[in-house]
Amino acid sequence: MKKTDAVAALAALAQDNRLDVFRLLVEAGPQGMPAGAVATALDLAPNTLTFHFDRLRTAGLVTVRRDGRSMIYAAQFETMNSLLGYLTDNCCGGAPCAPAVECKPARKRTKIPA
Amino acid sequence: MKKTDAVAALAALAQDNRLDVFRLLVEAGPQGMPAGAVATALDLAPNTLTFHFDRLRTAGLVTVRRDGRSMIYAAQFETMNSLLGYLTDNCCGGAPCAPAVECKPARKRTKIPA
DNA sequence: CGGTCATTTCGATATTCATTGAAATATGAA
DNA sequence: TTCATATTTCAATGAATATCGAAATGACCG
Repeated sequence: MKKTDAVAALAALAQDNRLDVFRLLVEAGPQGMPAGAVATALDLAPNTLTFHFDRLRTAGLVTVRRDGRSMIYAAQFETMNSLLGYLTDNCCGGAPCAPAVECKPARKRTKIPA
Repeated sequence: MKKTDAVAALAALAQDNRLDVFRLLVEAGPQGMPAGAVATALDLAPNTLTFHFDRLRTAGLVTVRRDGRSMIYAAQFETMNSLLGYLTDNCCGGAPCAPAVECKPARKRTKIPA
């Protein structure tokens, strides 16, 4: 992971509502959940939520796919794992530290269809 | 870790220079390094660096101790680990994911003396 | 004490960011 | 086509942020 990407991901997560959104999606797992459900769960205005989704998506932390009139957002676990790895990179000069986390959902689904 | 703390830590890391500073300190390990050395290594103005150190310190990501006229900054690994844990918390509903990283430096030194 | 080094504080500035309200787009149903 | 639902776009506003220059503090040395 490049520094630019790490900063983008961190900035995307460094905001109350967005952190809530992301953690909700992490909890929801790879099948994700519709924007409206997130809006309801977190009590956010739909346009505000779109703004935050955009930032998360630009940072590569979530993906979208359309299902009817709903937009289904899902966490992108690979990016999250890369970020965690980046932060602990070469910890303590490389000597005595346990390395990277991994959150690896069992069933995978990386679709971005119409 | 509380949400407030997580946001603070993420915000502290979500900036080019600060991310560099933090990773430099992570690499330096628990004994830390003087502010001046960081300034030299990253080519930052000393006042700018103070600003960034302050944000990292407020977020609990670094500690300071004085050594003569130098200020020695060191990464606070516990906070980093808590943050990593917070991000992966209850991943995928708790089911099939490998849990939290840990960066545990061998020799510990949590001093904040005069 | 006077001088110097290391770091911090202060004030100003330009930029970025989150939120809101109103209007637009897209899908699906009658 | 007309209506309703789901989400996005746009423009405006107030708040927070990073950086800079100049000056101040604190610590050590003669």
